Parts: sequence; C-alpha cells; structure tokens
Amino acid sequence: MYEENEKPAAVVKDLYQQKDKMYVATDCIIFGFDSGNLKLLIFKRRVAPLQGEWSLIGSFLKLEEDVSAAAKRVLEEITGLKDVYMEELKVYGAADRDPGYRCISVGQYALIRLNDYDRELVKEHGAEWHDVDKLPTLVLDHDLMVQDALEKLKQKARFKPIGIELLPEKFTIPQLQSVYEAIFQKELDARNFRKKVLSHDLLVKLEEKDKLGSKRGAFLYKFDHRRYDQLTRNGYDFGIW
Amino acid sequence: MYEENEKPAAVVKDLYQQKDKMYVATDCIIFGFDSGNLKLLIFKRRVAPLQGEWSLIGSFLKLEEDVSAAAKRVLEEITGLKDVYMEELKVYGAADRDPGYRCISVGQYALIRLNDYDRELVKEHGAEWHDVDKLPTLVLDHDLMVQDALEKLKQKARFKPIGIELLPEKFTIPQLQSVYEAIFQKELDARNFRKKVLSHDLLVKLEEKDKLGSKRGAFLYKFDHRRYDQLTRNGYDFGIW
DNA sequence: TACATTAATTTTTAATATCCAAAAAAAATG
DNA sequence: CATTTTTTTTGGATATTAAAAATTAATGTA
Repeated sequence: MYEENEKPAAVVKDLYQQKDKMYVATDCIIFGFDSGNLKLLIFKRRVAPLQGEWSLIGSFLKLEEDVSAAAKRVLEEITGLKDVYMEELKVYGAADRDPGYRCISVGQYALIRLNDYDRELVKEHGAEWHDVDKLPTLVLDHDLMVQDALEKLKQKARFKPIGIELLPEKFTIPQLQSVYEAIFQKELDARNFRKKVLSHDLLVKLEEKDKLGSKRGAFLYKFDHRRYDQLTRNGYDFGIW
Repeated sequence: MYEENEKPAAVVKDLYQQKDKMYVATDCIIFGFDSGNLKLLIFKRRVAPLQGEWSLIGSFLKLEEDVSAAAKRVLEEITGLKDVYMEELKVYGAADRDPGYRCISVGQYALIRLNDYDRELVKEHGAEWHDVDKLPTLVLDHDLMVQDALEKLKQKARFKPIGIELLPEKFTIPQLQSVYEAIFQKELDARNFRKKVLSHDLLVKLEEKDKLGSKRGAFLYKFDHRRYDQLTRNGYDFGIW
C-alpha cells in the first residue's frame, strides 16, 4: 500500500508499530477492460511489512495535498495517465484495519483505457493486470475495497454512461455491450441494448468500421460529451444511461 | 466543528496554525422531518476559531476509534440517540479546507425521528433545528456538505425506503408522501404514490387511524423490517422503493 | 344537514420496457 | 465463384408500469 518513497519519516524508525499517530492514506481500485473481462491493476509489495503480498496501489496523503490529488498522483506514477475517470468509493476507517499503523484509507476507484497506459512504468512498479474474478488475496481490507468498488460500479453504471471510460474513444456497440455485461455480470439482449443506448442520441455514428472484432465489421461510434453535459445540467435521468 | 473537550492536546498550544500534522475529523449532517419540511441540526460554535458561527456538529477522530463510531458518538452526545440511521457521505479532503488545521473530514449523514431526541441535551449544546431551505451560512465547507447530503438523500431515496427513518414507527401514507416530497423537492401524485409503496407489501396496515392530520383520518402503517431484509438479501430492486 | 376536506379505490389511458427472429454484410473455405 | 460461417443490424407484438381521471367514503365544521 505504501510506496517506499512516500513513507512518512516516522515509518522508517519503527516499521511495525505507529499507533500513536493518525495517518491518512488512499488506495486506488484501478479497473480496466479487455476481451470481455474487467481487470484490476495490483502489485506485489516490495517492502515490509507484508512484503511480497498482493496489494492495491496506494500512498500516504501528503500534508499539503488534496485527497483527490493523492489518488491522481498515485495513478500517474504507476500508469503515466492523467485525466482519468476517478471517484471516491468509501472511507476505510476501522481502528484495527492496519496492524502497523493507525491509518484510515480513502478508497478511490478509477476506470482506465487499456490502450493508453504506459506499459514500461507499470512493469517498473511490479504492477500487473488481473481478471477481477481471478484475483489473489490482497493485503489488509483491500479485498473488501474491491468488492465494494465492483458493487458501486454496478450501481453507477445504471445511471451514468461510465462504460465508455473503459473503451477507446471510438468503439462499437457490441464492444460497449460487452463492457456492460462485464460490469453487470449478466448477458444483455443485443437488440434492446442497442435500442436503449442509441435512444438518448449520445452516440455519434462514424463512417469507419471496426474490422478487428468480427468478420462483418461493426460501425464505430463516439460519445457526445457536449450533449451529455447539456442533458445532465437539465437534470436528465437515465435508466442504464 | 470541534467540541471543546475533544480537541487534540496540540490544539490548545496554538489555536490557529496546526498545519504540520494530519488531523481526521467527522462532521454529521443530521436530518429531521417536521410538518412538511426537512430540518437540519446545527449549532453555534462556542469556541474560537470561528466562534459564534453556525456549524455542523462534528468531532476529531480519536486514535483508537472507528470512523463510523466517531459519528455515532457525536450523535449520541448531542441527541441522546443510539441506533440511528447513518451513512457515509463523502470525504472532504482539500488541503486548504480548514485555515487552522490540516484536517480531512468524513461527512456522515443521519436521519432522526424528531419525536425521539433528547431536547435538553440538544439545548445544552446550543444546537437547533433549521429548515434546510432556510439555513444560515455555515463554517468552512459545511454548506457544501449539506448540499451533497441533500443530493445523496435524493439518490438514495429512489432505491431504499429511507423515508421511514424520518417518521415515527407508526405513520400514514400521506405523511410518508410528504417526506418524499420534501426529499425530492417536488409534488407527487397521491394515487400513484399509494399504489407504489403498497405494492411491495412492506407496509403493514394497522387498525388505528391518525386523526390529527385530517378530518377523515388516515390509517396508520408500520414498516415490515423483516420482510424488507428478506427481499434485499435476495437482491430485490426497488424503483422509488 | 349540507358542505368542505382529505383518504382511499377503481378504471382508463398513455408511456415504457421487454421479448423475440429474420435479413444483410463480409470473410473464410473448398 | 458458390457455399458456409460469423456477426451486425433492424422492427413489431406484447407485457409491464406509470399517469390521469373519475368515484366513493369518512369525518368535522358551518
């Protein structure tokens, strides 16, 4: 959870018992999507305690740093990405959640486009993408964080078009459907899905086709952010979009 | 925000600049409901800084205390109530949110039955109920917290029957409608409302009538918590209940 | 005892979501 | 180049839910 270079000075003195001081950390639940599966970016801790165990990627909060900025910093350090969709999940504040520190952690989840990230950086940090349904056990309460994030993702996806955050700028309807099937963990009817997502006029059909995903090829679309902003300003209400 | 007796020792030394240390606090957005209006419990700070200004009720987090426990503690100290509906709202973590401290605050909102609370205690603490649409300006980012809480309440009320948390155990359908109208900030159709809330078989009709609210009198109902638990365990999904 | 007020039920209508199958386009195969 | 295979794409009938209107019931008050 704590990157070596971000540990508070006190940590260096006594690694295992810093219970006399309040620490604040943030942990990132970083989702990606590839070939039908939701993926999570995790890494093997390289420092004690809990060295070698799988963990979410996080950091202590710096004194002069906004909580949301801390998550963005972590994300950029690991993936090289700025301007990522990111949202607060929940505070993990049990007094005994971390045996080493009295530390509360702000869970924040992010949605990443798997084409964009910096593969070198990720490798350097020992981070890896894992299918969310084949995750190893994570340290501390990180398993719980992941469960909570998946649940929140389901809820959120019903009313906000966050699925597009996991796809490249141009995408096909079948690809989008595949994202939602992964989030909701169930199959959707292709006809109804297409009808619904197109009904809001939020997808702009392009000339090009994507020929990689299938033989026939499907038309590419892009998301009309401008129109979306207009609609939401007027309190528009989506049901699965 | 900080009750006198809960200030960390350091606060006493220099009241206005404790930026070298991370503090964690919680602030409670406490809602009640009376005669058609949502109410908020706030108080006038009796200690510097910001003495005399209106504020949410909060406290610093103790070292050995869960975050959720801190909010419960605050709530009991002020209202005498335990077992109150309470949920995390959001973390307020801007580095400059508090001019005196480097302090992040966990906003937590609570729903109170206005009959139950301890009026003496509330008065002792200088706390008062105010209509949410006639609030004075609050300290720090507390205005934002209230806005966020109202928004969250709207969202939540669409899928969870939290309206009942604001009413006594026995209540009438028109009363319940009135609660939802206050939350959603719009009028609802009485016929459709009744049909919808009764459709889930979550309200148990009683023999008695409430004669205070109208001439004819309306039947009292109570909420069937057992059935609700069953339904939600099986992943039942309400749309406005 | 007529009148006003609110509660409660029933019916009708409109809107929305759900269900289902067949045709068209392109590539792969022989 | 005819045939098969795969995947995209499209529409209409049906069920479900929400909105609106009209009606009846109970009670207090003028």
